[in-house]
Amino acid sequence: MNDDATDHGSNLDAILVAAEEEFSQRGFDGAGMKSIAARAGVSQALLHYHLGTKDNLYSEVIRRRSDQINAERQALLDKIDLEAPDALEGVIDALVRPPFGPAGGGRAYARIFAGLVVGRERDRALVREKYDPIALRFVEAIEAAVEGLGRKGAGLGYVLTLGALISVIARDGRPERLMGLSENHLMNQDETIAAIVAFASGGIRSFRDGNVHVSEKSHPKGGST
Amino acid sequence: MNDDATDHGSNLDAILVAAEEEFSQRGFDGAGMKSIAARAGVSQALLHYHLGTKDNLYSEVIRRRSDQINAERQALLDKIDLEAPDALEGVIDALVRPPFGPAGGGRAYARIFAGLVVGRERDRALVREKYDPIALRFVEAIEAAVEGLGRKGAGLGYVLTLGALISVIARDGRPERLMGLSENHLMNQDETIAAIVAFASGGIRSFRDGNVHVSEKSHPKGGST
DNA sequence: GATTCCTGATTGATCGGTCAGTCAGTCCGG
DNA sequence: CCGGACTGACTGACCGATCAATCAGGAATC
Repeated sequence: MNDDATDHGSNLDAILVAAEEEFSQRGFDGAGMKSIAARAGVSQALLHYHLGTKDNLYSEVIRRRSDQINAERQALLDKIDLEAPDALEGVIDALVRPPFGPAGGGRAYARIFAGLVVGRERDRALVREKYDPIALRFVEAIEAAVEGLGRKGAGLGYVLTLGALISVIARDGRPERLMGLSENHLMNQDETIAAIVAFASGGIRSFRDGNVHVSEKSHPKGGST
Repeated sequence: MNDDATDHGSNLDAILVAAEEEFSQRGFDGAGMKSIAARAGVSQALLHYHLGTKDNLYSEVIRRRSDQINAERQALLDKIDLEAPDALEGVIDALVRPPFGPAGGGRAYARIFAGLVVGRERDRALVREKYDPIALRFVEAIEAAVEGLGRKGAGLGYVLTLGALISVIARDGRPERLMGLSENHLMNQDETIAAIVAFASGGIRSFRDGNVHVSEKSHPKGGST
């Protein structure tokens, strides 16, 4: 019946919201079905009725958000003129902005998202399934936006950019702590996004100057640089 | 089977090695004291005898590696002439190289290390305790190495650089997958380090050009696109 | 009355942690 | 050289708690 991302009157949505919070705060193994049920105000058995297993509940939580985030990413990416001189900045912005916005689901999913990137096998499979397809499109866009970059530089740039993104999306406090700012003087969202865009763009452009060598030619055993 | 650099007859070291592997593969909550004991070839009770609680075992595993990594980082940092034009590259290299080397303990600890950066409360406390002090020294070094960067740009640069680092340290396969490389053609260590250094240095230098605004004085311009 | 939604009660497994006690040395007075 | 006291390393058996998952059945809706 309902393959859509969001609700109808049932408790299903409340369960997914509660599960998102629980997984965010305690991780997959730390989360408890009982605890999620309590958060949602339903019985534990209802979780199994709707979602089956804990694994499937986790997948469903991630699917909802990744669908929204990737749709917004794709929409932003489609608007970019890859011939423009600041095309790279636009591509990076399209990549990093959606997770901060309403599609990203706020702080709760942000931490799950960050965990996915450095996660164990279960998370890896989910990333491959939910995020890799659009990741490849961004890699191609980065390659097209920067002359003389090449596929390897673009792929590497994508991965490093995503790492930079999660380092600020997952952690409250540490960036500000290291920057010497007071507790109640947090970076706002636009400033954060702008900083990541500048950092990643600058980093990727530096690859043009022959800084990235991924032993390309033939020999299976790479020589040291 | 597992001979580590530090070994003195007792089973304590075998326990720490086994725990490192277990935590790396399953995370803190996913790891089991029984499973760790089995890996180490000792009884579960011995873990509690030597280490007390699971929390303490975890801390001990991290302390061993962080001590080595940070000592090596500090040593490399001390050699750098901050007045040199490529001082920034040297600082970044000193920051990212040790986790890849023998002090980093190989793949096993690498994943734990990555998890720390995006981790939950327990991990946060460990990072504050074991990594923040030297992190501050690197922030200062970055600030000193790049003229006109400022403390905020340096702090932000540090955090984003660390994010970039963990994105490649934690994940096998995805970088190569997105770069269009075959499975058995992985990036080697020196190439990886060189790429991160180039990326981070380029990114941080781009902050000089007024790309980083952390609302303190004046008001930032809108950072969109 | 069939279908969907939902729950209380309960399952067996596994969790981290505890405890009494074994075993191999070591130290010491004689 | 002797034994007994003492210690640190180590184990098997076991604890209560908690885990995800199951199931029979109640309540509501069509």
